[in-house]
Amino acid sequence: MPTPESSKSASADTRERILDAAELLLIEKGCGGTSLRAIASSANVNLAATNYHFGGKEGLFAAVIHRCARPINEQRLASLDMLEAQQSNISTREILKALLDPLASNNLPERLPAVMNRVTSEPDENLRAIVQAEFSEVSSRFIAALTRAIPQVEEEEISLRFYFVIGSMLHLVGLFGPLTSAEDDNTRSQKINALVNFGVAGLETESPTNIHSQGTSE
Amino acid sequence: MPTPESSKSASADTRERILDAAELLLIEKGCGGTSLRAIASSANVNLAATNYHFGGKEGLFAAVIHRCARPINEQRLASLDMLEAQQSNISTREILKALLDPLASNNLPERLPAVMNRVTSEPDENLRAIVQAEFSEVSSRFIAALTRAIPQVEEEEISLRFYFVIGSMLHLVGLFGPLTSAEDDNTRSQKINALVNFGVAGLETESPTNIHSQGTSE
DNA sequence: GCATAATTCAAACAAACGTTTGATTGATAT
DNA sequence: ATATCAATCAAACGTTTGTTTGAATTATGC
Repeated sequence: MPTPESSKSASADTRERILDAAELLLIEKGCGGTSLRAIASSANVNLAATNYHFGGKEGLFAAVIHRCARPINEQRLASLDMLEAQQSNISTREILKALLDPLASNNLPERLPAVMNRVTSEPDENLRAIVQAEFSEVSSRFIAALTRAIPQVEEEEISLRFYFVIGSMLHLVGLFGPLTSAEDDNTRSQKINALVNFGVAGLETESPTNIHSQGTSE
Repeated sequence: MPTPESSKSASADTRERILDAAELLLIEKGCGGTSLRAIASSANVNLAATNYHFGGKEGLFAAVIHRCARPINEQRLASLDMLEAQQSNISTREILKALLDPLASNNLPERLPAVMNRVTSEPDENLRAIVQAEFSEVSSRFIAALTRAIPQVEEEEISLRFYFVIGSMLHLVGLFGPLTSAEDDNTRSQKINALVNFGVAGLETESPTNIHSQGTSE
């Protein structure tokens, strides 16, 4: 039975089935803990198909990362573009919402944030490089916008604090879990909103130039 | 040559050599990416010694985690104990310094924070449970102290924001890298201090009850 | 229909993995 | 010195890994 449900080519179907299975297993078991056999079995394709379509394990995971990261990063950049086009003074909150709100929207694949969390903490250098390349534009654009929005804090400090926000975000989406019901979406939005509040306050605070309260050591 | 340098038993020596090698490789290659053969080879011990002394791979990594986490968590709890003993009103900053300053002190093994970062993002459930058990007391104690220090924010929100601080901390120590020179210590302290400032502001901010600024969608 | 290319398949490959075994060495105490 | 236990060793165990192969199957162009 050659699955005549759609006129799409069968190869494209198996490609996506492999990507779906790899994405799911990547979240649950991590990168090194997922075997090509488990992926092929879960996707109901032959083992050799994974190598045929993606050239190898590394190429497969790179494709998963790319398919996951691209739409959410495009949405982030589009939101930032819109903000910068329609007003000159953008608030820190608006920037952070452009960065973080896409994580709560349900019109994107649900497992996107979980993949990010898994893959940003991978020890494999090649995968780390792929991730870094995938997020470099978002980082530089948002750091630049935050630097303009918070002129009282120097850029180097902004970069570091942006790094803190990313860390909080990754830790939070790791808390989300792989599955999501309809009402879980509300909880997600609330937590993303809490992260926005947290990040705005942390980003905008003035660095205490003279540290006069040292209470830990008497 | 039975290494007569010390009167310590030879078995304790190999035990620590195995732990050292496992710790280092765990940081570089991750948990799943480190083989017992690589550990034994790096520690100059026989392959079977790893199973003899620790019962298996999981027991070995649990021992690594325990040896890493215990001293830093004891220092954190001791600092918090001291704060709570000598004053009734403790500032958010003092609490965060008790939590984070141990990461910058150089009288502790250097690779401690990196191990934490690696292992908290492991997909293996057993290891995650070990880590969680190792940090549960620190979490509850510090969340309780922060709840007392910031009465204007409800406890559930404090817990979430504490989670954000932990995420920033883990992401930051992942940035530290495995090696540390003498002057890197200054950079570490500065970044830890920046995280303290960031966390204090984020933890103490009032949640905007009525959200009136929604700028992302037109 | 037929030739040609793309895709899927079962089977096998060598390599690396965690773990176990049984003999051998070292120290300890009587 | 001899018996006893702890520790180290080389070697092998059976699995699982990513990748490759060559034949079988399917789709595509004429």
